Amino acid sequence: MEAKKIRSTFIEFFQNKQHQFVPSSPIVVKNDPTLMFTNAGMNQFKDYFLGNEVAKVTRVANSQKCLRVSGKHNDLEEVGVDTYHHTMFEMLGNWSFGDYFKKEAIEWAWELLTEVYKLPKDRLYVSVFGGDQTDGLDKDTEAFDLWKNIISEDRIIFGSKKDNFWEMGDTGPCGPCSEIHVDLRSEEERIKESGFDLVNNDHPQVIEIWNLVFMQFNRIKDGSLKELPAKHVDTGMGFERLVRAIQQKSSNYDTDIFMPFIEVLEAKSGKKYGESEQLDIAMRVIVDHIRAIAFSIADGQLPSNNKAGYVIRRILRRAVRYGYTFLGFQKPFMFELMPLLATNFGEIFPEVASQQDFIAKVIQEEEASFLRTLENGLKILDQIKADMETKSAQVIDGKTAFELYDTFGFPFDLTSLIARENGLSVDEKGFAEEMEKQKTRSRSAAEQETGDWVMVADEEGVEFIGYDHLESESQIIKYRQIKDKKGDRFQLVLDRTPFYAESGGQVGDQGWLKSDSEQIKVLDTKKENDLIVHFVDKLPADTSSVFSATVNAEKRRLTMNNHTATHLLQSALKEVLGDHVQQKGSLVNEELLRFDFAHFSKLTDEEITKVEAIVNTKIRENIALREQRNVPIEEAKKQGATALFGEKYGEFVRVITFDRDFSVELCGGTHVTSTGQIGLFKIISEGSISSGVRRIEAITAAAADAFMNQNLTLVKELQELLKSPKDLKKAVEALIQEKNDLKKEIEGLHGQQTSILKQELANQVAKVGDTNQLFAQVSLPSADALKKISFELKNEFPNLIAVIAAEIDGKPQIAVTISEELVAGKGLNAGNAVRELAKEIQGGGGGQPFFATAGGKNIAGLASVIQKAREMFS
RNA sequence: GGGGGAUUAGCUCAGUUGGCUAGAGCGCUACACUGGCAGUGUAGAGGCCACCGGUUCGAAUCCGGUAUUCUCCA
Repeated sequence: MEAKKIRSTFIEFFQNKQHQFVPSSPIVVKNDPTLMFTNAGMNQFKDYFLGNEVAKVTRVANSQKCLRVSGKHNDLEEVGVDTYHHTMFEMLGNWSFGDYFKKEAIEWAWELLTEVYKLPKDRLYVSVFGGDQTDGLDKDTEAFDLWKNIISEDRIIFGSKKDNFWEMGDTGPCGPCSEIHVDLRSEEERIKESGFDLVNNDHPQVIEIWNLVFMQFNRIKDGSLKELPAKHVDTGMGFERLVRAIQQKSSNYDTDIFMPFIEVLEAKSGKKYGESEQLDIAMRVIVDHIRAIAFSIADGQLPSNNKAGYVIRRILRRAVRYGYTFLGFQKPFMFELMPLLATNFGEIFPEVASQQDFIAKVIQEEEASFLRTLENGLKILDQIKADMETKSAQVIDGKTAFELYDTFGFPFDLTSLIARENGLSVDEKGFAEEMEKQKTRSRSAAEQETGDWVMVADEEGVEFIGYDHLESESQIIKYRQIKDKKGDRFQLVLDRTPFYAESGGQVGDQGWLKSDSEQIKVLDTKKENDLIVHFVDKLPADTSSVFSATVNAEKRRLTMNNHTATHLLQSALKEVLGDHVQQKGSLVNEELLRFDFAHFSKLTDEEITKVEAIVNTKIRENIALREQRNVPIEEAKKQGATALFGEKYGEFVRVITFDRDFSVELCGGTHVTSTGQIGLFKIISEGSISSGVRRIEAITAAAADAFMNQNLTLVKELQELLKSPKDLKKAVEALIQEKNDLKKEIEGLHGQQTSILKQELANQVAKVGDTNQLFAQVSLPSADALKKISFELKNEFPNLIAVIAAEIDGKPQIAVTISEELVAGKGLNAGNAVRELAKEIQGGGGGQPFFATAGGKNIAGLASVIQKAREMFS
């Protein structure tokens, strides 16, 4: 069975059991400070389990894009080394939110695996929770009895809390789980040793494929467990492993999910998969990583130098490094896998197909940039090797290797590889120590202490009323304290709030909480999953009182102007540039709007003017806002609403329309009631932030007015300065031209002056024995001229000894020139001479043996410098 | 958020304890050789050595700050 078929079979199977198919949520997580990437199928349903929200549909099935780069079983450096770990993988899952429980979950899982997928029953084992004393939990006999009905008892394993009790965190919903393991070893191996003993033992061929979690408890802060009122089922089956089991391969990479990619690499490198361990690892790394990178970029996370973007960059670089070292790819190559990826995954994940060109471009650019980094590192390493040779050292010290890595991004394993090739070694321990130091430093700088939530009121729901109101009567539900370097702050959650939490690029609201006795400033508002969190710097004295929550209306109004203008801008860009303009990020605050979008070339002045004109026309049309809340997402899409890749949308969405033929967007932000309020729109900058992504910054309303006025005033002032010429630009050009001409002329005159002076000095050169000598006191415009004259004289007279004492800009300066042949022949040294002479002008100096200068403070001493110089060289 | 590096001619880069008159290659301009092109030769233009401040007799070079950028860590 093909992978695609295996996936669709899973979904259809559960659809036939009244499950609704839910598309994968984005692989990149927003609005959750504890998570950068989706790391499990349950992420998008977290709120249901936490009880923050009630599920509208109680039976759901999905295939979730997940990414793991760290964790107990997922170290990035390990991926590709073995044959069954991945960075990006798909998690198939079926879910019950307070609907069916253990019986159905177990029976259906068995049915699907054995009846539909036809996995041989004698290769399957199951585990159930074996109880835990400290938690006072008995064996999960319920699950055991259910399994006993379908599988013989000797294939059921009682597992420990570690393996068979699932918890989301220190607190929250949790429960026992039951895993299904498959033994993929050969017949003869299976005879030698029972698969039963290898379950949960890190055997590469005896692996867990499906985990059925029965969420039935809530762990509260004191560590005890409470029965949940509604019980849930959360299952996760690693798609890649399932495919491997069904296709009977010994490695995930041998399945048709990865093989087509490996074949491309074979063709491109001229090397065969299976030839050597190193080669195989390299190919596995690349075909694994390309998926992680492409899916993340598709969901809007570009490679960058921090946070999630940095994780993507690291993954990409690891792949490039393997390709570079083991497959001989010295030029970008990963991006060429994109068409295949789009074909193979476009059906289930349309975002990679529709953005194929864009993703390829980003990857290519990122590859090229890393190859430059590598090349640069190689150069530095060459330098290091040369240095070591002169010192006949054998070991590259850890500090040097770390510097290469830390500062220049040169991978450590490449350093040690090259060292080995040159008969050298690297101090691995020293490197690790330096690394540890850096980590400690970073951690201590980022340290933040988050206190426990303190419950104030026993409220469930949190109501956002900010679309309609800027003020409300509110009560605090809970609060907690945050401590970091910047000091103490508090986070408050209100039962209802007019404060908009930062989202969709729009900044969070600021404002005040007022009670009868005090007034507290709200500094910022952010989302944590679906919770609206208010940031304040002090806690109210009485947290249980009723507050009037008031949004800073002025700031909100200006922000709304900019947000609506952003929508108009997006539509205008599509009109002018084409439909490939995809939003890649945005920032909307009270000062400006910033809009990043996919486009491959710089916008011309004409294009910018055109975009501005369209937006301003729409503003003047004074189009009324059409706001629809709770529109079914399918209905919204039918209206042609623009949705964002990488944005998580629920079943019901909010649609913002300004002229249904112009701008229809899915958006949770706040907007003006009619476009005329924006007044004026002005683009203030356009540039590139990374390959294939342009950024426009613009301002609106009073800020745009001020900007225009400022520029007009500037022009007016310039005009006045230049006595109102007909053509201002020409006048300035003429001015610059004139200035350059004059500058040249002055330079020429200075040159003449110095050459006249030089001539005079040349006449004063006297022959003393076999040397030519000159001792003179002059006045010069610059130190440069003094230098110039000295060198010219030196070229003119052989065996020259010249001491020129000059007054330059009111300061004394001495130049001593001695021809090279005298330096060599008679051991004269201008540097020594000038230091001695400088004493006369209370200064110091130095230089080379044939030319040296000195400056000082005592201008009256110049005469005695000459006196002393004559004595010195007589 | 924290650390480290880089910024020199249109481009790619040298410039080793502060002192060669700041260089190279490519590119550009002019001329010469050649039937033309490619090519070769000769000559030349092109530098606020990122910016601001400090130390020094003297700073591309040392120190502090700013900007931009690369890189590592969180």
